[in-house]
Amino acid sequence: METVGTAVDALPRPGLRERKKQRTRNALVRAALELIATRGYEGTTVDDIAAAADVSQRTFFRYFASKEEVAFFVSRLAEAHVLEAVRERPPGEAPLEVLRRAVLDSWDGINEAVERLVPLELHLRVYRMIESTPALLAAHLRRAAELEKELARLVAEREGLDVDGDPRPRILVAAFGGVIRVAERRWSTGGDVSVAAMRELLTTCLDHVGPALAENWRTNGSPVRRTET
Amino acid sequence: METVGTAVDALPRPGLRERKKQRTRNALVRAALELIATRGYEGTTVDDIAAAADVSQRTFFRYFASKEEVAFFVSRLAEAHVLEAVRERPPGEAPLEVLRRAVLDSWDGINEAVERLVPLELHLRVYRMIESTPALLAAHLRRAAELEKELARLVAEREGLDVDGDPRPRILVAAFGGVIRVAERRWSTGGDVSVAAMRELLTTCLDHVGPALAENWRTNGSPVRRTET
DNA sequence: TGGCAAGTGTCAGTGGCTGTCATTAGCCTC
DNA sequence: GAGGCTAATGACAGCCACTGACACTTGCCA
Repeated sequence: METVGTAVDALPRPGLRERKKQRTRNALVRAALELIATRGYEGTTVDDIAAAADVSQRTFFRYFASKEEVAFFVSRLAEAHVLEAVRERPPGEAPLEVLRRAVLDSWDGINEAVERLVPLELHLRVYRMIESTPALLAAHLRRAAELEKELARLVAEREGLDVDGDPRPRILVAAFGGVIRVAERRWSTGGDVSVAAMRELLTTCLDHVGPALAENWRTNGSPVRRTET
Repeated sequence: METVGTAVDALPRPGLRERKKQRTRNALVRAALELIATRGYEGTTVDDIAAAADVSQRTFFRYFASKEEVAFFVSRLAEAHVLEAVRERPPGEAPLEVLRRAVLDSWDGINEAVERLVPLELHLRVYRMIESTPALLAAHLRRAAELEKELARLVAEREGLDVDGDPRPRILVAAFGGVIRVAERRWSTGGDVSVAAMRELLTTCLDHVGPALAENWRTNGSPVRRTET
């Protein structure tokens, strides 16, 4: 078998078998997200999902290692985009700027890719479930931790540091990750769920990473609009 | 002093029933940690733990909501100590200093409390399992996230900020949490597992939180160790 | 001492997940 | 285009985490 999960080069025609698999996978994802969004994670059994996609439960587990995994299908897509964007940043750029630009620049592409799979509004509903379901939240954080680990590795590599010897890359990435999570949370709980709103949130929050570590906040002017370090 | 689990006034003496419960809970914890440390988390069934503690499986679940929970019994102890230490920091102290001092000052007390329950060496072995078992790692991160949420709340309160309106407390705490996790990881993988070594690690890592967010690391003299890959 | 409630064991059942095996269905060769 | 190969699937049995229900034991206290 040449390409396993994600499409790489579509030059050799997929073939019927491959297309069928893709269709089954998509059906499972869509069925799962729809069910989870409406009935909740715990309220949705794997049998439900399999039945909705018209396959056996056993087949579901041949496509996804766990019920969790299918819930994070969209998130995984986004992560892949961000990682790639980071890898393509020009050398010499400051670490925080690299992360910031990578996220902001890949944002539109991410949403496009997601929309091609499921309605963005559905993803939002699922995301709210993730945040409010302990088991999913835990998995989400573990995924985030893995992503941060890789980001720290990349940052350290760019800066010529040893990621295991110097704590600064990890700390920087941890702070960055905290910002992302704050933004995500606001997006999912806020009223405006548009893509533009999320971009706006991201930008605003990212602008605070630097100043947040400065001390004596109280002597600052406005809490949100602080300029320069 | 003698109440280990739930810290309330122990003035009215425990009573036989209560003491029996305490003994059962401790037996379960000890059996669980011992088994998990030796056979791994997935390699240990709840029936094993219950049998080792000489109770039924059903009784295990009356003491712990899940198999996970018993694995984090010690961690929960530590978290409670840190939170209390933070609450007792004098007002006016800078946020980062509050967190730093809270951790370092409560460190000895934590280890004393842990040692009263299980050998510290056993806890270390369990901690290594937590870090290397995906399911446990996820739970660990979720717990850490909850702790950070509370810490951010406390920091915001101290500084007179709105934790939902101002991202800085969360970002600061996220960076701090990142440091703690780096230190934990080094402690559990390093050679020196002593309490003093962990304190040393914590101190060193915490000293880097501030500088880590400064840019152009390359022009800095390196705070830890300059390595070339 | 007898009644009460807390603590426990047993049993049955649900749901996530896996191994096994027989069957179906693309694919490829001749 | 028939037949063999193998990937994909379904059906079934089984393990384990976890839960509800009910009966039984036991500390507690009037």
